[in-house]
Amino acid sequence: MVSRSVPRITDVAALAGVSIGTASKALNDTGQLRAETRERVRRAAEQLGFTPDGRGRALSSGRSFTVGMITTDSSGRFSIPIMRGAEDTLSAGEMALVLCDTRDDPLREQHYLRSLVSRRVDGIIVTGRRTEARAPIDVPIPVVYAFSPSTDPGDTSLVVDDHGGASSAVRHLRELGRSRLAHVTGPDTHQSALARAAATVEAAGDSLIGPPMHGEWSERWGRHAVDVLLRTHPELDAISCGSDQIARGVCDRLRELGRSVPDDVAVTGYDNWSVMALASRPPLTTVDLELEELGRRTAGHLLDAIGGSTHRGLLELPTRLVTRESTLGA
Amino acid sequence: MVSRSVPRITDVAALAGVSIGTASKALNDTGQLRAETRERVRRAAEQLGFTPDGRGRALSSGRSFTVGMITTDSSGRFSIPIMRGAEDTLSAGEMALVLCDTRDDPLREQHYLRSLVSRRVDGIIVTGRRTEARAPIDVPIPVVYAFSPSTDPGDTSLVVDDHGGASSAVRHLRELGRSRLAHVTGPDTHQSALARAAATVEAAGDSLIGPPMHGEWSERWGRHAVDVLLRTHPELDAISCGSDQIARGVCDRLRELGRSVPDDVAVTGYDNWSVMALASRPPLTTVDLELEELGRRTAGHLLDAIGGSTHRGLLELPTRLVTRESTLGA
DNA sequence: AAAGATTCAGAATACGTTTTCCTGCACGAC
DNA sequence: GTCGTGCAGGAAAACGTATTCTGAATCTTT
Repeated sequence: MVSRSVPRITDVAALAGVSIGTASKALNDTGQLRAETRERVRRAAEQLGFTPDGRGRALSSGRSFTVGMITTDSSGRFSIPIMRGAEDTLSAGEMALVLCDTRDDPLREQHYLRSLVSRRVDGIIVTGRRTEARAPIDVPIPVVYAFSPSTDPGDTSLVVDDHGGASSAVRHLRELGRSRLAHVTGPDTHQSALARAAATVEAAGDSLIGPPMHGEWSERWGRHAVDVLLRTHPELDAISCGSDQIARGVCDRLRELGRSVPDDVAVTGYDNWSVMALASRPPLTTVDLELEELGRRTAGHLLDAIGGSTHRGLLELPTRLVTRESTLGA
Repeated sequence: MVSRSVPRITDVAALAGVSIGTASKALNDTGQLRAETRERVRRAAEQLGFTPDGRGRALSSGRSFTVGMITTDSSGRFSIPIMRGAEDTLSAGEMALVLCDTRDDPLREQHYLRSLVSRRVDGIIVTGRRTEARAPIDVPIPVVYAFSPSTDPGDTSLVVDDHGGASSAVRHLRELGRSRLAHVTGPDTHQSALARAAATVEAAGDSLIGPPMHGEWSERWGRHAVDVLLRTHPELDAISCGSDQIARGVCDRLRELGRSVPDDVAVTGYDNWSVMALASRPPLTTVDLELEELGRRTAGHLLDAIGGSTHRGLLELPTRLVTRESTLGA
C-alpha cells in the first residue's frame, strides 16, 4: 500500500474525492470552500504525507520562496551571525537561504549573481566583512545590503552604528571615573577604524591623551601599542580598543608589565567576538554589534521589498555595550 | 526597444526564428541541429541576455540543481570550511547550496528537512560540530554525512582521520628528539578527544609520561594543565594538545613560568584554527583537518549519489601536519 | 413559488522549460 | 522512379501547482 514515489497534489485530490484545484485551495486557505471539505483534503494530505512540490509552486505562483545571500566574508566572522538572524526571519515565512561566498572575486560574484537571477530568487541580501560602502549589484530583483552598505543612497542598506558603539565604550569608561584615555585601533585605511576613532575623539574630549593609534587588527599590535603608550603616557588609566583582538593583546601586555586590568588600566574591546572577548584575561567589556538583529532586520526589509514596499536609504542599527571584568573588576 | 521583463526562451526562439524546442536543444547542446542553427540561437540568447528560468527547468528536468546542507554547527567553526569546499565542487556543476542551521534543535531540523524535501533538492549534506556519529535523517533523497558520520554504516559518511592526525603530531615530536611527552585534551565525553588520546598513547609508547589529561576545550584548561604537569613531571619536554585553544593556553602558561617554547618544551595543537594557531606565542605546530577538502570530497560523493552510483560506508580523510615555531623554534 | 443572491467546487489555463515523438526533406541505393 | 535511410527541426506532452473563470446547487427574498 506504499505509494511508489512522493505523493503529488493529484493523489491528495483523488483520495479526498475532489479536483486538484479544490485541493490546492484547501491546502492554501484560499478560495471558497466548505470547512468540511477543507478538513477532508487536509486529512488526505496528512495521511499521504504530502508536501507541495516547491518547483511547481514556484513556477505557478511566480515566487521561488528563496532568497540569496552574497557575501565576501569567507571567514564567516560577520556573515554567519547575520545569516542566522536572516534565517530566523525568513524561515518563519518558509523561505530558504542560498549562500554564495564570493571570496572577494568579482568573477565569482558575477557567476553567483547570474545563478541567483536564473533561479529567480525572490530577493538578495548582500553583505561583506568591511563597513566600507560597496558598488551596488545590478539585478532586476529586490536587494538589501547589510553591514557593507551600497554606494547608491537609493538602495536599502542596514549598517551598524559605529559612532554610537565607540561613544558608548568611552562613556562607560568616563562614568567609571577614568580620565586619561588612549584609543588603539585598526588601519586608517579601514572605514570602521576611522569611524570608531572619530567617535572616540568626540566622546572623550579632553580625556583623550594623544591621537588614536592605528595599526593592524591583531593582538600583536595591541601588545606593541601598550609598549609605546606606557613609554609616552605612563599615567593613562584606560584604553579603548577598536577590536577585541587588539584589546586582548593590550590586556596581555599590560599584565606582563605588571599593570592590573582594570584596577590600573581599564580596557574595552569592540565586536564581542566571544572567542576573543571571553578568552581574554580578564574577559573584555566590549561593544556587541548585534549582528543577528541586523540579519533579522535586513531580512525583514527584504521581505517588505519583495512585498512591494521599499524603505530606501541607509539605516543605522544600535550596538550594545557588554560589560565584563576588563572594566568592572572581579 | 527594451523588453519589459526578463526574456523567456520564447523570445529567444522568436528572435532566432526557430521553435522553442529547437531553442532549448541549441542552448543545451542536445538533439540534432545544424551548427549554424545552434550558433544563431546562441547569439539570440546572448543578445537578449537570456538566462533560463530555473523553476521551469527544475520542473521539467526533474532536478532542482540545488543541494541542502544541514548543520548543527552554529558557530560555523567547522561547517564553514566544509561548506566552502562543497561550494567549490557544486558550483562547477551549476548547483546551489541552501544552508540550514538547526542549532541543535530537533524541531528545527525537522522543519528544515521538510522544507528541503518540499523543494525537491537533489541531495543533502549533513554535518555538525562533533565527530560523534549521529542519527541518520530519513528522506527519499541522496544524503552524505560529513565530519559527523551517520550511525548507519549503510549510509555514506566522510570523516577526518583523528587517529592519523594525532599520531602525526606525536611522530613529529619524537623525530625532534622529544621523549617525555604529555597529552592534554578535551572532555572524555567527546569522541574526538578520546580518539586523539588513544592514538597519542599508541604512537608515543614509552615516551608518554602519565595518562592523557581530559578537561575543557579551553585556554584556561591548557594553562591549568601546565601547572599540574610541571608539579608532577617537571622533566617533560613536549606537550601534544587536543586543540589549538588548549595549546595556546599551554604556551601562555609555560612562558609565564619561564619555560621556553619550544626550547624547553615543544607544543603541538590540533585543528589549525588560524585565530588560535597564529595568534599563539609562539605560533602553533598543529594538525590541519583539511576541512575544505572534506567538503569537496563530500560534494563529489553527493554528486555521484545523485548520478546513481553510491559509495556506501565510512571514509576517513587524511589530515595534514602544519609545522610552526611551537616545535621548530624561530 | 419564482427570481435573484450566494456558496461551493470543478474545468481550464498559465507558469517556462525539457523531452519525446513525429514530420518533412534530401540523399543514396536499387 | 521507388524505396529506405538519416538528418534537421517542429508540435505537443509533461512536470506540479495556483488561479481564474464558470456553472450548478442552495439559500434568501418578495
